Formats: sequence, C-alpha cells, structure tokens
Amino acid sequence: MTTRKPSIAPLRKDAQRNRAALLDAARTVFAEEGLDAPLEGIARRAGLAIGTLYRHFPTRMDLVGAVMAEKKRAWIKAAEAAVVIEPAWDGLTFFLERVCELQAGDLAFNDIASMRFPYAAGIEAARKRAYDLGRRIVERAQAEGSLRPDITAEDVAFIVWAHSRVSEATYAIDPHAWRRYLALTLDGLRATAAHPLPVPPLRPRQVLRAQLRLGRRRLR
Amino acid sequence: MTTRKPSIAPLRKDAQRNRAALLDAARTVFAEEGLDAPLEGIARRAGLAIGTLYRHFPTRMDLVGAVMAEKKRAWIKAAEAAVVIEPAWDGLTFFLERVCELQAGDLAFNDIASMRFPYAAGIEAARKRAYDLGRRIVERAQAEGSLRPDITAEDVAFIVWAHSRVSEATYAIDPHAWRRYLALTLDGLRATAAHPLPVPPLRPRQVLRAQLRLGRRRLR
DNA sequence: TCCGAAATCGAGGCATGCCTCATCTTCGTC
DNA sequence: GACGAAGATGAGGCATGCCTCGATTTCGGA
Repeated sequence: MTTRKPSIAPLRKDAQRNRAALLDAARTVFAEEGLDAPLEGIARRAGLAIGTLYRHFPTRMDLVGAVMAEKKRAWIKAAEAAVVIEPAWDGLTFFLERVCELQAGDLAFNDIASMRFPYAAGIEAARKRAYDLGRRIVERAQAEGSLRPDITAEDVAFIVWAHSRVSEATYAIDPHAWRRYLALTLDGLRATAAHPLPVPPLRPRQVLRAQLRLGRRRLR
Repeated sequence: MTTRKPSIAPLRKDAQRNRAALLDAARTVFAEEGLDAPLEGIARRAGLAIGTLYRHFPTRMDLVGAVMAEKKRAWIKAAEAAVVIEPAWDGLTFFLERVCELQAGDLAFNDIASMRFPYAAGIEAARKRAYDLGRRIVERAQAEGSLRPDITAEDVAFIVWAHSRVSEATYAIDPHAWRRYLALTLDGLRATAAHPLPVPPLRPRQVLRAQLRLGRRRLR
C-alpha cells in the first residue's frame, strides 16, 4: 500500500505531489476501464512518465490496493452498520444495497468485490472482515424469520457475482437500473418466497476458488 | 458463415477437412477461453498454420458465427418448445433453464448470450428470433397469473447477464451450482413474491446499448 | 550556494497477438 | 502424369502493453 520500503524516510515534496497525482489518475482510469487498464494511460493522465509510476507502485496490485483503500473502508463501514440494524431484514437489504452501490460505476471495485487476487494483502484483509460481518447479517435475518432459512452466507457470493455483470452492463446506460434487479433478487430471498432449492450451496472453499478463477481470467 | 465469396465453387477435399478441423478446434478453445481466445491457439490445435485459418475465416466473427450455429439452433428450439408448454410458468422455467444450461460450460456462448457484436449477422438474426419468443413466454406467464405483472421482457436480459457471471465463476468448480441461483431468481419472479420495484424497467433500446457495451469491452 | 541523494524520465527490450503475402504444395481434371 | 488453380505455409511487419535501467533533473540540508 505504501511503497514497501521498511522506510523511515519521508517522501520528498515533489514525490508526494506526484504520488497523489498518480492515485488520482488511477482512481478515474480504473473506475472507467477496470483493473486491467493500461498503466501507461494512468501515468499519462497524471502527466508523469511510466518509470515514475513504477517507482511509486512496483506492481499493479500496489497501485490498486492504494486506490481501493477508501472503497474498502466504505464497504466495511456498511457491513458494520448493517449488522446492528433492526429489523435484521433491513440490515440485509442495507448491506446489499451499499455493496451494489459501491460496485456500480466503478469497474475496478466491481472486479475487486467479485474476484480474488493473490498477493493483494490489504484488500484480502478487508474482504475477510466484510465476509465475517456478512455471515452475521445473514444469520441474524434468518433468526428473525425474514430471510429464507435454506440459504447460506456463501449464497451472497452469487448475488455479488450476478450484480457485477448487471452493473457492468448498465451503469453507463441507466445508473440506477441495478436497483430493479436487486429488488427482484431480494424478493427471492424472503422466507415467504421460498421454494425448495435444487442443489446444495457452495462451500466456502469453492467460493474462494471461483473468485480466484475469475481474477485470473480478468488479469490474464 | 461460409467464406463470403459469392462462389458456386465447392471446396477441395483437403480444404473441407481442414475447415472441419478448424471448427472443431475453435469449438473447444472458444468454450474454454471465451470469444477473445487467441486465434493462433485454434490454428495450432487444428494442426494448421495461422494463414489457413484466415483463408477460411477472414474475421474472428466468421469463425465464431460458424461455431455457434448449433448452439443458436438449440437456443431457438428451447424457446419454441417453451412457448407452448402448459402451464406457462413451466414454459418460462424451461426456457430459462435451457438458456442457462447452454451458457454454463461454454464461455463463448456465455458471451454471445449476454453481449452483442456488430457485424455478426447470423447470430443477431437468431437472437432476434429468440427474443421475440422470450417476450411471448413472459406475456403468457403473466396472463395466467403466475409471473409477477410488473416485469417486462427486458428484465430477462438482467437474468441472462447475472447468470453469465455466475456461470463464468462456478462452471469449473461445481457445474450445477448455477441451478441454485436460478431457482432463487425464479422465486423472486413469482407473482406471489412481488413487492414494488424501485425503478422502471430498461427500454429495449437500452438493453441493446448495454449489450453492445459489454461486447466492446470484451473484445477490446 | 553547493552537493549528494532522491526522484524523474523515456527509449528500448520483451512478449503477445493480429493479419498479410510471397512462396511452396496439393488436388483434381484433362 | 502434367498442369493450372486452389490451398497451405509461416516468417515478418504492426500494434499494444509490460517493465527496466542508465542518463538527467530536482530537492533540500549543510
């Protein structure tokens, strides 16, 4: 996230300025083009040479991690808020709405939320935290009887995956279209809507493998 | 789809053999790697030189169109069968299940189903037909009262998009996982599950633009 | 103001994948 | 079985994007 030196040395003024410009450019470009956007474009937009980008962020994931820091915080904050909302159903909808909102309009976060990238330590830590909270949100809503009992926290991964494509398709055409689809999804999650499900849920390990697979495919 | 010459001339024996080998290789490679798979890999797998591939299929879409011919037929057949099934709800579920089944395990058809590519005439004609049938399937189920009345045929696009990512993520980990997610979706589509939707449906033109956008992004 | 360390620069080497075309091979007809 | 047309070949030119590294500039402390 910072430049990986054990470093006590503070950055020089110009370096600080340039680092900020790179983050700024990267935020915009990643959001518009996704995690695999050419790094040269980011350097250009920041008005700097490609070598400077590499000095500050030796790997793509260092840059991604730095850019995603705020979004990560927003993600966890949403989960922390949701887990205490009453009734628990409202907590669940609040959580899903916030996650989808973060995904919509930011292709990079969209990728981050539905995929997994080895060696992106900062991001993975946040994800772990968000998932643990997600599990509690699900269990709470089931306990109160509003969320159908036959789903598991792993099924939330389905929702994130599904929404990631919906958002990718529609954000530039109608920035609120995803709300309609999320509402349909929620209607299927209500205890009152439940019909037997044909196959068992994914196991946590399977979700992880699926996310890794998507990530590999994305940054092939 | 054929090689674009006005041509009455039939292919030479060796050319016929090679064309078949190319289609065979392309079927496998596209299914495994998606529509943007390197063409060199397809030629290599067919045991032919890259120039030969280009002689038979001057553009990527010529090859894609030829490979997707059978899947296209299966798609339309499913829709034609679904539109006469009683009760109409069963027709709808049959249709969605078949489409999702075709998407699962074939990354190329997955792309074809959720995106749009200009100048892929053969495919677009099939899509038009399938969409018209889809509209009738939806209206029939609404008329009998099983499908919630507040959705439109355009909302089916959401389902295809959503499923495309779910399938991309899970087909190699658990080839039937998508059935669980589709069942959840169907539970949200039942008239009995309906709660008011927050935003209006996409208009047909918007669906088209969204699909074009996905296609451009995919074959960037 | 001067100097060394820090930071910047960007050409260039590497890899991938597209597509072309001059040359060689094979088919099938007479 | 010979010949002309159809077909196959693959090196090579082009474009993109990654990443490095020696040369150059800038900063800021003494």
